[in-house]
Amino acid sequence: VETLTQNIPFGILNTYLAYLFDKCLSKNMSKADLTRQFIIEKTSNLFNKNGYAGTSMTDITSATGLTKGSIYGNFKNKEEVAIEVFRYNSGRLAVKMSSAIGSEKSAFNQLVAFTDFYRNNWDSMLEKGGCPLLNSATEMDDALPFMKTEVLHSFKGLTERITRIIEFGIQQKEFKENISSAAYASLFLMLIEGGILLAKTFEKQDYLNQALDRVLKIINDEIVK
Amino acid sequence: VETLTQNIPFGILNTYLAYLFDKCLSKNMSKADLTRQFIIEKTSNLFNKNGYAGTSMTDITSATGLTKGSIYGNFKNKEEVAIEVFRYNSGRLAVKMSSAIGSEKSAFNQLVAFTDFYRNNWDSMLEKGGCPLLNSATEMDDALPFMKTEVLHSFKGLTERITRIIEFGIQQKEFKENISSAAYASLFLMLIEGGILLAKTFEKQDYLNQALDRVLKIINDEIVK
DNA sequence: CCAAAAATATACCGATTGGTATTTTATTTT
DNA sequence: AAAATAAAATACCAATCGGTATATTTTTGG
Repeated sequence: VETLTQNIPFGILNTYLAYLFDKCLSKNMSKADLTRQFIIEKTSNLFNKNGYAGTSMTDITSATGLTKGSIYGNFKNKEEVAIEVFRYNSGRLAVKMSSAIGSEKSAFNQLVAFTDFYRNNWDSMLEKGGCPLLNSATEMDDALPFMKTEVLHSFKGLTERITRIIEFGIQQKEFKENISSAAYASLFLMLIEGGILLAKTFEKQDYLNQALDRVLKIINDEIVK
Repeated sequence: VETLTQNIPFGILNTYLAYLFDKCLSKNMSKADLTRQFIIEKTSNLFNKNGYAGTSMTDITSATGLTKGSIYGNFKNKEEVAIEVFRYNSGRLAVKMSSAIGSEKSAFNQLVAFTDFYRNNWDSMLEKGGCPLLNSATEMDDALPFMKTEVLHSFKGLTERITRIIEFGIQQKEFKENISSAAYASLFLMLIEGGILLAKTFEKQDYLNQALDRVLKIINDEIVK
């Protein structure tokens, strides 16, 4: 309650106020960390939609309602904002996916939950600008070397996550023994990312659903005992 | 031969000279069209690698050796260059694919040639910045509406091309009758674009090859009679 | 409540952005 | 070869780029 007496930039009063209610009172973050997080979340869609080159510092100030001095007081430069935003976007994806998969006991149901995750969150993902891994990996060509490590790490995390589920299924005698879990994990990722690409391009979720159905078919035909 | 007496900007003499030899003497293009085409080809990799926002007019001038005045004498603005470059990149892809597929008689062999096309041209595609459809479709979010139509048209052309091959196979009694050729076409495209994404990200062609092998497996298991 | 410290806003920087008017150069036509 | 036309180079524009020094405000510690 005490926090609310502090001065808040007028233009963003409402959002910032709500933000403080949500986070500050519950966790013990410093105000610096809070503002930093505020900037990251408010610009997360910007970077995911328009890319690094397509997002300007002015875009960031108007999205946050803060001034340039404030942004540079919390971040070293634009690159650092972009990196933190990517970490936030991919991290949120991972967390949401974990909570979707986590409740399932069997490896099979975990894989089904994995596909359902994309199926159920497509609208949400679309309005955020699509899959951050796909978007960042595509822009991260020879340019943006500072981003390469992040994207790679994120991709590896996702494939390893699926790989472990399959390995768990093998271990539990749910799945066949002589299959390459890593190969299936990357295959699923390709299908889904390709499905996301077409779904976004043609503005039809059907394409993503088709990819997800194919993943399920492969699971049933080739992985399940 | 007469053409060679004309003055050529010094900095690009060699490339331009070779260019004139190749094209001007064979086809009957005006010099304006020739320079226009020269600009497009010299900047094609730029746009594909760095995207629209990541490519500046200065990048274009230094890639062509021409001045800004010359660029704007041949193009209305940066958007027009980007559109023409995308048309060139996707068009070249389509032409090369056609010549790879065209020589095959049976629908099955045409599909195999289709996958082989990606397999054999990966290095070339990679050094050009990857698949222009994937790259442009990803950057073309809410931003770049002028590009949307182009990318969509290009994607449709590719899927229709594969669809027709499958339909041809059905008609020739090579393939099963009750299959959705359009669905398989989009499925193949998803797999391949996803494979390209992972191959580029991890810098390993294996991922693309895996996707292509899966396409072939689907053809053999589900399409061929 | 007051001083020290931290965070934010203001005002500015040189460089670069996309784009244009004008001049120079080159090509074509007569 | 001269005149008319087309194209390319030069020089410039306002606006915006990412970034910073400084002043002001706000929070914190005593």
